[in-house]
Amino acid sequence: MNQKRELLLNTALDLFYYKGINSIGINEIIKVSGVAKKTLYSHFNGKNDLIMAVLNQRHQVFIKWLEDKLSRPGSDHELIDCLFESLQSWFDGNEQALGSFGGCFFINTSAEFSNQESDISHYCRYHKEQVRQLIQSKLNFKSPDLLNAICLLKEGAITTAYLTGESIEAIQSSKNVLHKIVC
Amino acid sequence: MNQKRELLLNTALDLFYYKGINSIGINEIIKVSGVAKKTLYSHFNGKNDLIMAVLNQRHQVFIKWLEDKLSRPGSDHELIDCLFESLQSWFDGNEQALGSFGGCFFINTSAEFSNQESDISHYCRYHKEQVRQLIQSKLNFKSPDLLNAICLLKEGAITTAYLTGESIEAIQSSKNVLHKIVC
DNA sequence: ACAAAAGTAGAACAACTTGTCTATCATTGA
DNA sequence: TCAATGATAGACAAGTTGTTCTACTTTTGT
Repeated sequence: MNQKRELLLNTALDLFYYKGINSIGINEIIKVSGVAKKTLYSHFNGKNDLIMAVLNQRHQVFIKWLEDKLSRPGSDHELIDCLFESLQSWFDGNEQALGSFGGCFFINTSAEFSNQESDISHYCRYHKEQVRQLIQSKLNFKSPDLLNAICLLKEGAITTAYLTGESIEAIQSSKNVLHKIVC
Repeated sequence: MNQKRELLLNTALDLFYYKGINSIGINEIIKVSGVAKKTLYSHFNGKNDLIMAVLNQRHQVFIKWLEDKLSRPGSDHELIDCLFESLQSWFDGNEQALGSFGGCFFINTSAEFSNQESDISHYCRYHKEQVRQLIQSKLNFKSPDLLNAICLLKEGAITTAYLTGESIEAIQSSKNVLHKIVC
């Protein structure tokens, strides 16, 4: 019973993430997953409901991945290196948990749904807040500038890597710059 | 003759930028602009052609705006302040040339068209390159780290401002951090 | 003044969208 | 064993999409 639900969730995430939510119809999801349309509508109230569930699924996976990555480092210097090297590894498609890189799912989704008051936009904002809080909790040097810089450079690196494909230089510069801020 | 073309272009840009390209159909564009459907298809080969023309239009406007903003400052410190204060002003909707803020049109568009080999994605990449080159040409201190940091923080600030709505803190931190890099 | 060009409104079309519904088959728990 | 549950394929309604086309009117250059 829940196997079908998970299958639908994973298939939808794959299709939505790599091809865009508006470009993927219900029919494609059921065709790729091999699940009947009626089964989909018995698990989800509609496409919007499915999108929300997919966002939640991705959020759980991403946060778990990030928590795991940031659990080891001790000093802030190590944390910064660890964070940006993990991002680099993600961009290069070497992070199994996240799948091959297709940008930030939440940024992409937010760009597709321009209505800032929709449930979807709200969830994208929530995700970014959670990521920020996670990074903050791992920092020893509690400086707003440092936290802001880390989050902005991270965001910039993700969108730049997605848009241009290149990222090594950006990651290295981010690390260099941030090391200068840590007292 | 060209009046209709420009009217279509400006109407399409407005609708595409604030509501997303995939969410806006040809019928909406002709309804809002008041131009006949056949006239649209006499000026543009199809929706894709219109999108490319709109991207080009926005690119011209944005580059001209940025060139104007960055023409005054002398030192790199002034350049950094000027750039990020201009961004802040854009986010706040105080830059007439750019209209009210709806994120970066090229990032948003790139997120909607996931096929990285399409004409549309290529143009988005081209725009970002041009912006980077413009900033580079204005910098006295030719440091790759400085240029990368400026571009990444700028990108991060735009997407963060679009997603969360807040930006003042991010802009201030960006300036603080960058001033530490300039020798 | 008049022919050519450029505009108009909107019908038609094929291909798609989400969502509902019918009818049949398989699994399973008591 | 047998009723209940869950899944299946696919037709269907109602709507939207991009695009083409016809028939008519306005603008424009000479």
